[in-house]
Amino acid sequence: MDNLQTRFSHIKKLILEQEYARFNPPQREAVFNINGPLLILAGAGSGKTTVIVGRIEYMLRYGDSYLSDFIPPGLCEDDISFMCDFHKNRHKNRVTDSAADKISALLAHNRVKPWNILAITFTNKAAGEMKERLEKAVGNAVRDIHAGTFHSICSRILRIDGNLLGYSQKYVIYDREDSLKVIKDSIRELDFNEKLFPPRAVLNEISSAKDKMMDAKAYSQAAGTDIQKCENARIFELYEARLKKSDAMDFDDLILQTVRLFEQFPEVLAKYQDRFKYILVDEYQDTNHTQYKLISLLSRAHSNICVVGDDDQSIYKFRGATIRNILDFENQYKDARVLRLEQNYRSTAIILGAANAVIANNNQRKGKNLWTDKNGGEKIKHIRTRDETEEAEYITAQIQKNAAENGFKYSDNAVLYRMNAQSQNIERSFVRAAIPYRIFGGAKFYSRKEVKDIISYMSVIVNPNDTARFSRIINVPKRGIGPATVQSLFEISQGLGISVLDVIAESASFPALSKKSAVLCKFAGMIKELQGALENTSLPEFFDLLTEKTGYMDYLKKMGEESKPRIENILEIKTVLAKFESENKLGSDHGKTPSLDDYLEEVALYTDVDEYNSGEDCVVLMTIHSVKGLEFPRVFLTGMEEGIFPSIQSSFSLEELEEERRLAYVGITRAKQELHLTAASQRMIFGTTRYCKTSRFVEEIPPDMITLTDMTRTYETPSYSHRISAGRNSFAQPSAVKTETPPPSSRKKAEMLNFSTGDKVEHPVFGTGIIMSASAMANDTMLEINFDKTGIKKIMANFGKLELKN
DNA sequence: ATGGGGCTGCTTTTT
DNA sequence: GCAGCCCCAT
Repeated sequence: MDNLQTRFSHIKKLILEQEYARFNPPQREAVFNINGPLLILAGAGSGKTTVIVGRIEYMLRYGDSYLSDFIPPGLCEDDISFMCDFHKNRHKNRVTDSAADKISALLAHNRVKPWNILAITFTNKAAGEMKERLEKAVGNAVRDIHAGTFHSICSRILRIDGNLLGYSQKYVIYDREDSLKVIKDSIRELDFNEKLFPPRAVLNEISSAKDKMMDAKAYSQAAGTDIQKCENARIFELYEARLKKSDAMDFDDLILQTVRLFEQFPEVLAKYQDRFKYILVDEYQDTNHTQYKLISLLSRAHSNICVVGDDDQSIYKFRGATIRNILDFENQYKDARVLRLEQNYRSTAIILGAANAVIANNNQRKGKNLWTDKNGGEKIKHIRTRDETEEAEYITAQIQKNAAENGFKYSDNAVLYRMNAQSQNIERSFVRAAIPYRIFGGAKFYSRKEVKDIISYMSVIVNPNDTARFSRIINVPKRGIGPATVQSLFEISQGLGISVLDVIAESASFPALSKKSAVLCKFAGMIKELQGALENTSLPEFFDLLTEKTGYMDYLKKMGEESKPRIENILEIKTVLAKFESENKLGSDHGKTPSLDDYLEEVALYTDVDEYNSGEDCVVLMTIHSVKGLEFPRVFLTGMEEGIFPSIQSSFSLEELEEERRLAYVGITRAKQELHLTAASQRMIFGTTRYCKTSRFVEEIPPDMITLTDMTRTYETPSYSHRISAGRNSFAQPSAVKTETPPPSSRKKAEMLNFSTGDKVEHPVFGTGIIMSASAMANDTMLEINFDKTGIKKIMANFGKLELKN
C-alpha cells in the first residue's frame, strides 16, 4: 500500500463497490463484467432488470474500470485524497453531482459510448420499461442506446439496408391476420381444399420453416416424398412470392431477412458489428433459432455479449423458442462466464416455496434454487367454486373487501388466466361491482375491423403494392368493385408485372376491367389525391381527409346507432396520431417530423400490453403469458383446472406439460404478498359446460403452504343441483367449509359427475382413453373421449360401462 | 355485386 | 358463443 498506483487501485475498488452496494455479490459481478460473453441465469424476482440497468450505467460511467489495471496518467496525491474523501462522504450520503462526475472521470477506463450498446428485449413493454429505468440512471444518454425488441431492431435495420434484398424502405409489416389472408388466397389459387390445408396450420408450418432459415425452395427440397409437405411447399412458394410482390414482410421475415442480409453482405454485417459493440439480450430463454443466429452474427466481432434468462420461465416454445440457446451458451462461447442470481426480492417465503415445489416437478431444467431472506407470509389461498360466475364473484368480493378495509389500491391486484376467453366473466362481474379494471390482450384495438380498415388505407397510400390490404379496402365502403374484378386486377398486374395502380390507369383497354374502368379510376384517383395530400398536412388533418375522401366516415354514419363505437374507435386513431406527432416532434431520434410511415411501423409492432402503465389505479387482467416481467402485491390465478391449465391440448405430451408448468411458475412468482388460486368445478367455455378437477399444479403445492376454501362442498350434491340454493354472495362471509388440507383426489365410485376433463377411463369395448370434454346434456353428461385405439368417441356417462382408471 | 340467412368449426399462449 | 364461411336470392 505504499505507492500511488496500488492505493489508487485499492480505493477505486472500494468506491465502485460502494457505488454498487445495493447489489448482492453475484449481481455486482454481473455489473462489473462488461467484456466477453456472459450468461446470467436470473430467477424470478432476482432483480434482473435492476442489474441490466446498473450494468449499462456502469459501462457508460466507468467503462471497464473495476476489472482493469488502468492507472490514470498524471495521477497525483491530491487525486487519492479526493477519492478517500469521496468514499467517506458517500458513506454519509453527502456527495455532490460534480464530485461524482469528477470521480467517474478519474476512475473511468474505456467508457462505452451509448450508441455502441444494443439492448434487446422481447416485448415492447419490457423495452419501454428498460428505457424508462435507464433514463433515470443515465439521463439523456438513453436516447443514443439502441434498445428495442428483436422485431423493432430488425425492422429498423431493414428499413436502412433492406434494399439490398430487394425491399423498399417503405415495406409493410404483415401481422398474423394479414399473413393468414395471403395464405388463404394462395390456397385458393392452387385449388387446394382449406379443410385439408387449414390456413392456420400451414402458416405455422411456414413459420417454423422460416425459423430454420428455410425459404420455399429449401422447404420443398426437404419435403422429399412427403405429399402433404410437397403441397405445403407450393403454398409456401406462392405466399413468399406474394409477400415479396407486396413489398411486405411477416414477423418471421423481420428476423430472417436481417440474418440473410448479414450473411450475404459481410460489409453490412461489419457495419452493425462495429456499431453494436456491446450486446445485451433479455429473456434469452425465449429466443428462437433465427434470433440466436442474429445474435451470434452480431456479437462475433467483439464477443461482448451478455444474455439474461431463466430456463424455468421459458414459455414460448410454441412459437419456436428453444432453451437450447441458453443451455448451449457455454459451448458456443468457451470463455463464457456464468452467473446465477438466485436471491428473490419479490415474494414471501411461502409463495416462493410453492413456486419452487411446483417447478421441481419438471425434468427438463438446469436446476436452481430460489431463496429469500424473508420469512413466512400468508398462506396461499385455494378457492374451489361451483362455476366460473362464482369464481368471478369471489375475486370481486376479495378486491372490494380489501379496498374497503385495508386501503389496498385496485392496481395492487392482478387477475391472470390461461386464455383470453376466460376474462369475460370476470369483466362482467367487475362492471357490476364498479371495480375499475384494465384488460390487456384479447380484442385488441388494432385488430378491430374498422381500425384495420383505416390502417389498411394508410398502408396502401404509403405503399400501393400492398395487395393484401389493397384488396381489403378497395370495396369498403361499397364501390361496386367485387371479388371478380379484384381478382382480374391482380392477375393482370402480376401477368404484366406492373403495379395495380398502373393497371387501373389502363383499365379501359382490358376487357375484363373495361366495364369497371370508371369506378376503378375514381378509386385510384382518390388514392393518388391522398398520397399528394400527405406531403403537406399534419397527421390528424390527414386523418380527417382520409376518412372523408374514402367515404369511410359516411359509411359508418349511415349504419346508424350500432356504428357509434366504431366511429369512436377510428377517432381514437386520430387522437393517437396527434399524440404521436407531438411526442415525436421533439424527442425524435433524428429531429425529423414523424411521418405516416413511422406511425404504421409502430402500429405493426404494437401490442396492447405495451400500453400498461402502473399509474392508473385499476385491477389488471391479462394472460399469464403477458404478465411475465411484472409483479403485483396480490395475484389471482384463475381457472386452475385440469383441461384449462394445463390446457387440454398440452396434456398429451410431457414436453408441453412442462411448458405449462413453467407457465404456472411464472404466474405464481408474480405475486409479492398474496396469491389466490381459483378453480371452478364446472365451467362454461366455448359454449359448452365442462366439469373439471383441480389443476395438478395446485396439488403440487405442499399442503402446509395452502388453505382450501371449498365453496362447492356446502351442498350435498355436487354441481348442478345446488345452483338453486346457492346464495350469490356466499363467499363474502364464507359459510363454506374451510379445511387445511386439499381434498382427496382419489375417487372410489365412478358416478356420472365424477368424470372430468383429463380423466383416464376404461370402456369394455373401446379400451382406455382420456376424457376431452364433459358437457351437461339432458339429465346426463356427454363425454367426449379420446380412446387410445379408436380415437374420439362421444359417450353418455350414465350409459354405464365406463370405469375410472387410477 | 350485394345482402341475408344459416351453417360449420374452432377455440392457447404472441412479436 | 361467436366469427367467419358458404350459398342463395335479389
